[in-house]
Order: sequence, then C-alpha cells, then structure tokens
Amino acid sequence: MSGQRRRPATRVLRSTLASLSRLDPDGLVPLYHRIKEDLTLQIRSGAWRPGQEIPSEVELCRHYGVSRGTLRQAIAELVQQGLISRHQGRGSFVSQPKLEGSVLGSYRQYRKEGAPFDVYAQVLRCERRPMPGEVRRILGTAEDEEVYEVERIRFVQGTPVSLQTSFIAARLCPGLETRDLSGAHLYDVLQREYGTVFLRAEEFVEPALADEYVAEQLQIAVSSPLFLVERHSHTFDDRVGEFRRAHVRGDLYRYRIDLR
Amino acid sequence: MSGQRRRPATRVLRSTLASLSRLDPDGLVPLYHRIKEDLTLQIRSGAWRPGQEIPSEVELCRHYGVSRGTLRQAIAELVQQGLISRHQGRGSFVSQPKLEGSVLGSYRQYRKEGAPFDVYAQVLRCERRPMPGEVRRILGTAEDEEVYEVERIRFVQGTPVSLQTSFIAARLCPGLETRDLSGAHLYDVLQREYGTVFLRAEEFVEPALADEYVAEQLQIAVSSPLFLVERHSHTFDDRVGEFRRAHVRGDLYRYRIDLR
DNA sequence: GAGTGGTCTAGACCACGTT
DNA sequence: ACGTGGTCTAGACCACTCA
Repeated sequence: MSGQRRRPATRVLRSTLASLSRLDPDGLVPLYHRIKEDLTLQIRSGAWRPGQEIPSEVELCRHYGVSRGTLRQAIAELVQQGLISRHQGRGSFVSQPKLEGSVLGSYRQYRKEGAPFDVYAQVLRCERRPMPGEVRRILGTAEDEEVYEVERIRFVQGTPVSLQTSFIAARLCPGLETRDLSGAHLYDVLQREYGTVFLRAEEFVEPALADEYVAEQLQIAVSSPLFLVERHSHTFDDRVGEFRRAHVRGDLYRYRIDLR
Repeated sequence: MSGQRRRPATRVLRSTLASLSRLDPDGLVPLYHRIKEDLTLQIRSGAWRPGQEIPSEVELCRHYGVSRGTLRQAIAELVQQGLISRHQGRGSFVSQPKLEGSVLGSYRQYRKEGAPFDVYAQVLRCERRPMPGEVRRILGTAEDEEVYEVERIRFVQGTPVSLQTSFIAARLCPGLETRDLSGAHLYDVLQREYGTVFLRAEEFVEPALADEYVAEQLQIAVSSPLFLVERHSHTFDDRVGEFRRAHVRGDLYRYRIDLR
C-alpha cells in the first residue's frame, strides 16, 4: 500500500505534537514562533528522525488551527536553520545533518568536479575506557561513565590528510570496537548501528605544528603547519556526545569564509 | 524640517527603481524575486548607501504594484542576507557592512564582556606603486593601474596580534598616504574619506609558521604557529577593490565554526 | 487526478517609535 | 496621532511529483 509510507508521520503528529493553547495560552509570543518551537522539539526529541517526512502544511494548519501563511512562516525559519527541507510536489522532511561534509570549506587540490572521492580511514585504536577528566568536562556526563576512544587516519585518494581522535560516550555506541570504522564518516556508523544522530557541532580551529608522531602518521615533515580542529558534536537532547580533536594537513586544505 | 530626513530615499526610489514590467515582462521569475534583485541593485550600485533609510513597505508596494506579503518576502530575504535591517516603528535601512568585525570567530583571551577594546594600528608602510602581477590577477584591473600598498601591525590592548599587508586599487583612495591609518579599521578610513564601501569579502585561511620578519614584528618566536588569512574585498560593483594578506597570531586567536 | 509546496492577494489588527 | 514594521487570516491559482 502506498499510504503506509506517508501515514506514519501523521500518527506521530497526533500523538506528540502539543496543542497551541497548551504551549503558551496566549502570552506575547507570536503564533508562528510557538509553532516553530514545537516542531523543533519534535526533531530534537527524536520523535521525528532525519529523513522522515513530516505532516503536510494543510495537516499542520488543521492541527494548530492557524492559517497557511502563519504555518509557512514557522516552517520557513526551520528551513533556514537547516532543520527541515521542502520539495515542491513531494513534501517536507527532517534534514539529514551532514557534519562531516562541511569540515573544511574547500580543498586546495583533490578537487575534481563530479568525481567521487576515494575516501577511507585507517583505524589505529578503538578502545573502551574510563573518561579522562578533560573529556568529562566537555561531555558533561556522570563521573563513572565510560567512553570509546577512536583514533583514525583519514585518507583521500591514498593520501593521509588528517589524524583524528574521537571520544564518544559509551552509552551511545556499546560494542563499537566490533564495528567496521574504516568508512569515510564515523557518523554514518553511529547512525546506522545505533540510531545515534548528531544534529549540530561547534568547531574550534587554530594553527599548530606537526610533532614527531603526527608528522609520521600524516607522512609530512616535523613542524609542518597544521590545522588543529576541536569539535563538540551534539545529539538530539543537545548534550555533547562526541569530543573530537583532529590534526589536518595545512598544505592540502584551507578554510573559505564568506563575510558580509 | 523632519521631512527632509525621510524624503531623499523616496526621491531616489522614484528616479532609479525599475518598474517590474521592465525587469522581466512576466517570464517565469517570481515577483518577489525580481523585486529582490532590483532592491539589491540599488544597494550594489551605490544609489542607496549604508545607513540610509529605504522607502517604507507601503511605498514600495505602491511602486511595484504588489501586495504587502509579496514585498515583505523580498525584503525578508535581503534581511536574511544582511543587506537590510528593519526596525519596528522606525523603518528599514541599508545595513552597515562590518567586515572587520567578523575576521575571527572568537578571541581566546582579551575577551572582556562589555569593556571596549583598546585597538589601534601601527603603520609600517603606505606607498603608491604599480600593481604586482599577482595582485593584478586578483583585482582584475587595467595593466597600468596603480595600487596602494599598506602594511600595518594591529595591536589589541598593547599586544601585537596581526601583521597585515593590503593592496587597494589607487582609484578608490587617491592620496591615501596623507591620511591617518592608525585607527582600528582601514575600511572606516576608506568610507569616511572616499565614500568607498566594501559590501562583502571572501577569506581564505591556512596555517603557517612565523618567519624571522613576522616573528619580530609580532614579538613571538620564529616558527610559532600562525593563521595566514587572505582576503578579497568587493566594492559596490562586485569588483575586488582590496587584496589583503594577514598573519594572525595563533596563540591569541581561534576560529569558531558552527555546523549543522 | 490528487496531493504537495510555491506564489500572490487584500484585507485586518497590533506593537513600536516619533512627533 | 501617525507612520513604521510585525503578525495573521482566508482565500486563490500555479508548478511539481507521484500513483
């Protein structure tokens, strides 16, 4: 049946969406804003998963009891924020966050339009261990909680481009050491194997020099210029689920930033 | 008279705004999009200057012969792009671009909430000269055109934080060598003295090491990690009017990037 | 053909800032 | 009091996708 692919979203809607009167029984907050908050909650809470279709505009209008213009204003801002994508004639969907894709603004070389990259990772380490104090401050979890520490070298077309160490809360990925982590993106494994999805991340970038270990792994000279990139990735509930530190070759990558 | 402050915008409107029928005599381009393009043109062409008030929504509706909803959709996207800012009860204004402000995402130190920074620049060089070939490729101007080359050290609270060399097309700032360039932002001088405004810029960032010269100027050790930041700043007509190369101390700054 | 999102209209009332 | 932008409605027609 064709209905089966569309109805689920509707059922989710009925059961978990708040009614507007309950959201803020006519305070000063604009309608469209309250709706936006409620829709955001559906996504952040995990009730609506990435890729899933959300109810149509008309359905949502009926549910909230607002006009289409108001509803579209709410949706528009979510689209703007990248949480939702719309397709004329098809429907609206929760966006698939692609954190990996936007790590670095542009490649200096290795840029072949249209040609799919040959990208993979060599796993140096993957072990479950108690959480280092430094990491605990960032992940902000219980004292006795454990993490997986994963160290990988990323290769693009045979060339090592970055050396990354990730700390991932063990509750998000029990048994990670038994999984194949040589794919391009750790996030793919976490989503496929555990349903763990990261919605957003903060990245902090600074320049650094290659020490002996990093230089050897990345096959560059000691003291070569590198990007040191630290990343905090947030799960549904906005907690930090992964802390990552990466050394990225400065001779191969550069950031592009557009200012207005 | 109070009218004098508001009318000019209207007069500009009448004289330079295109009529919709002339923009694209009903092709497939949505109305709001054509309006957006036309408004953008007013700003890019310099007819509407930064800070200036633009005609009210009702006036623009009358001019274009569209409903308020449609017009607001056009304006909304310009606000989103940062070209226009709106203020309830006051009006809508062409944004003041502040390229300097967003150079680096965040400070590692020197961050004192609310306290105004003590920021100034020491001018090492400011001379008019023929354009180097490398720069001509970027500025894309006539072969015999000249540039000003300005080299400055930026200080924040007495500490040197970056060493910058700017190449600015001489047509944009004749007599620049006689001006005081010790203020925080070159862009302020160019706007105040010549009415030259940069609307947007691209920045390319890579990690680098301090050579002897840079190390001495920035009072750091040779081979300290630096950001090397190249910037192309675009004027009204979207031509590149300034090419800048800056070395920024990596121990004081880092970029913050938000990913979704 | 039925359902989706995309565009557009013509009204209304409100919140805010200026005069 | 007046003019600005902010919110909201109830309709209409269109472009696109999919069955």
